Amino acid sequence: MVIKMDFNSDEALYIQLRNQIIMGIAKDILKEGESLPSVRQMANELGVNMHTVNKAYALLKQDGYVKLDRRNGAVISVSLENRSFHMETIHSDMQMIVAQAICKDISLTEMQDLVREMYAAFSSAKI
Amino acid sequence: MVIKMDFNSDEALYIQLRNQIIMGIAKDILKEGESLPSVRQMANELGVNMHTVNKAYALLKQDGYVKLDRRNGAVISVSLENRSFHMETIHSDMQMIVAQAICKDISLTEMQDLVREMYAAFSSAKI
DNA sequence: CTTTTGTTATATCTATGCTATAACACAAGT
DNA sequence: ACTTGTGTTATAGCATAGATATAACAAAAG
Repeated sequence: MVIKMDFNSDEALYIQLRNQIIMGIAKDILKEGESLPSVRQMANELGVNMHTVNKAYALLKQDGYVKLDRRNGAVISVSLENRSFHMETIHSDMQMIVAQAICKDISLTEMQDLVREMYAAFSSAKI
Repeated sequence: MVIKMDFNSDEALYIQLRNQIIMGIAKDILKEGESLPSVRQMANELGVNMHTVNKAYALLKQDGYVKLDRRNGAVISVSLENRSFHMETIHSDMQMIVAQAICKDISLTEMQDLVREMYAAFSSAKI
């Protein structure tokens, strides 16, 4: 999977990496059971320090996107536990987006269309 | 309008303040033309430094939620210009939420229902 | 003339992000 | 046995951002 860092972004590098991996899973480019490059290898590929990658991997593990073991490194393994916890996170994130949308006169229909298009976009990326 | 800071949050204080004001506008608790407390007064009420409030106000001005003038302080004034710019921001924010939702097996219908409920929640807050 | 407004400028402290180097325990391959 | 490659942890240094504290300015209102 192709991952590119934006060193001029205000977003932290480990957050960028985490987000791109999550999007890779959503697009099914990163499939269940697949291994990610080791922290050192990924760091080398991205031109980033090992600890930055390690921080991203640890975050992905914590949020239930990968499992880490010494044999195979970081393996894609999405956990469907703590669903209510993730719903809460999504809830509060979505709340700010909707608040901005309402202020800027973006209709409910527009937002639902946007969500539908995004689901379609992620699905169409699947082979 | 009641605003409370969470000093234990990992979210910056000026971001918290900005977000709560945007939600206040979305709920129509803060109405068009209404004045916000001055930076010094708001800072005093929240137990926060003046510059922290100033930063939030400047951000709200930049994003077209308030207008600032010397007579009346910060006045709620939502600009509907730069709509495409705001759509882009919402687009990229939404993309990460949807990616997480897909990974965690949350359906399109569930997400659209969530958006609908939020629109309803903000509207019901209006008097 | 005083007060209050937003605004700007410094300075200081703390926390975070990123890097660098090093070491550890464990598993796999040779 | 030995080496290599995992994740993991620890420590240190550097740069930036967040928050605070003082201070001052120009403009508007009373």
